[in-house]
Amino acid sequence: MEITEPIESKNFLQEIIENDIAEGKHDGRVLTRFPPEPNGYLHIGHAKSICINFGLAKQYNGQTNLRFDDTNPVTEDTEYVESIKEDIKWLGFDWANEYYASDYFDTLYDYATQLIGKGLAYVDDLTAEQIAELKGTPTEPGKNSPHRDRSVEENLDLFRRMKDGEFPEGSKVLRAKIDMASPNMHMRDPLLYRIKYAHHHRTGDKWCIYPMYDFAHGQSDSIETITHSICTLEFIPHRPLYDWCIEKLEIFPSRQYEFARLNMNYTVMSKRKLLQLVNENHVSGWDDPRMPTLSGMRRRGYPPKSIVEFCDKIGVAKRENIIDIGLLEFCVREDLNKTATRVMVVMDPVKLVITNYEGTGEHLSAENNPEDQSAGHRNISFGKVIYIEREDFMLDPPKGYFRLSPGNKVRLKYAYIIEYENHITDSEGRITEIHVKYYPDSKSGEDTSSIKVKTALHWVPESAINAEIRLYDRLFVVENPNSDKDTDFKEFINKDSMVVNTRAMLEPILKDADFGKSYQFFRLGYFCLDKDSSSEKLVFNKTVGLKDSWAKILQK
RNA sequence: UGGUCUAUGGUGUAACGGUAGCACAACUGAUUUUGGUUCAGUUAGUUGAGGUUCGAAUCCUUGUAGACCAACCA
Repeated sequence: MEITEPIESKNFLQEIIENDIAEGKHDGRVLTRFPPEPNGYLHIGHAKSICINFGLAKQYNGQTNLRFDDTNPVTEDTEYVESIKEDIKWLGFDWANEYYASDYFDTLYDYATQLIGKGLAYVDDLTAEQIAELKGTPTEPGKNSPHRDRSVEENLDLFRRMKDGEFPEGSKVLRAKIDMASPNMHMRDPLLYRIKYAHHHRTGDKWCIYPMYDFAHGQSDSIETITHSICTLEFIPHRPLYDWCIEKLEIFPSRQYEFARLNMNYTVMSKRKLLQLVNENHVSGWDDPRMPTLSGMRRRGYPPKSIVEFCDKIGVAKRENIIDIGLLEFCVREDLNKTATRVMVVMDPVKLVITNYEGTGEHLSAENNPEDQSAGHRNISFGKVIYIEREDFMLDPPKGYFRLSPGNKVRLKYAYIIEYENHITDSEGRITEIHVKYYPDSKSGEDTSSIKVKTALHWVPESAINAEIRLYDRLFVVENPNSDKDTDFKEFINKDSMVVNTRAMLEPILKDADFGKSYQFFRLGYFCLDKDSSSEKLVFNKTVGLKDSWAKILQK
């Protein structure tokens, strides 16, 4: 018999790197970087970038720097620096060096003067509006600024005085002298430096001029001798400028490569929009469990491994994509199924009385995880009165209903087989008690009754405890909240994205639930303890539900 | 409409001139003390039109569609 090895397919970045290594480029060295701007929290899209940058380096015996792209002091803050570092570590990655673009401000200033010296940059006095006007449009060439041909000496002097704070904010900029007629808008004398009298989170008030992205990012890559600078597709038009700066400055030739960013349905991914959700209180914060942020997913109970697995499954390519959020949920379930401790919780309890049960103090042994025998067993107290899920009993069930109904016996998980006898209703006809008889010889593990049942129901004993359970659904009701240009994305927010259940009854052992641990509420889904819990009140988050094929049958 | 990038099942992603494969989703069935898990199987795809070639998802020509580019943002 022939055994065929599964073929490991490579993505285009792996091919590029393998070619570079084969050609002996940079002596086969691989150094990548993850360059977040500290102006927001990391989301699942950043996780893709993190996995690519750190993953590639790991795969090819290289390293990855963490570099904060902090060139705009107005929007940046150390709060974000801390959260970003925490999230990367949580995903399981370690950076070789922690750098900041602001570490290079002196070098960058020097680079700028070099460019001026070569006649390749000039100080422009035009206003932002005038510059925009002369820039032309994608279909029309731009026009030269009247200040374009200042002498090297004058430019050097003006630029130094910009640095020294002699000019008001917005009055002057430094621009590269390239080509105002270029079909690439980014090559039409791009801005290199602007004046900002703003306090920087690292350099304080040392500087009043700050480099633009295009004059900081590539140069930072070069200073660190990054070999593969991997970014998203929208930076493709910046690449000629990236290369231009390296060429004119004659510095280390880092190379930029672009991949398609992650998009996911039923959510938004732009930092600006996420910030709006937070600031306008549509969610409780950056770590709201409904947010696509890593801190939100952590709080929701998504294991970091499942996020890394997800990033691996979605692949890397240059084509626009919208990933089904169901794939992420699949990865979460796949991990949690193997690791989560099983417990019983009844979300919508109804009293069940076992009329022929006369035992007292009986304890039943329950398996903690059928997927992992080493997880062991625990005891649950059983009695004449217990609670089951209201939807697990029907007087007049539809075809295909396996659960308790007149004439349809079921097993109580870890306990006995029961059979319906009677029920009690209140004045509105709502069932308040279900009376059943049980088969003493059907005890779980020692069943000699030879009764066949179709399913086992979860239940809780009378000693069950109370908690608040937060059930989450997708944050938006449409697949792409950005699709309609005339409608604000917030119009599509799912009003029922969080539903709070306070009447649930939980197996008593959950009063000792641990933070950071996942539980499978039997037949319901995966849950975890929320940070809002206190000694008086437990709060659980629903991470994700179990696949529910009965719900699917009912839909038909 | 100037430039750039991209088009493979419902969604992603492979196949580098030689059998269109994998994952998720969907659907069957088996197993099951979770209508979960697991297992077996099914459905379903190369953007249109030409061309080169014994042979094209792949190369060429030409359409079409989508994305990105005119912040003193990154």
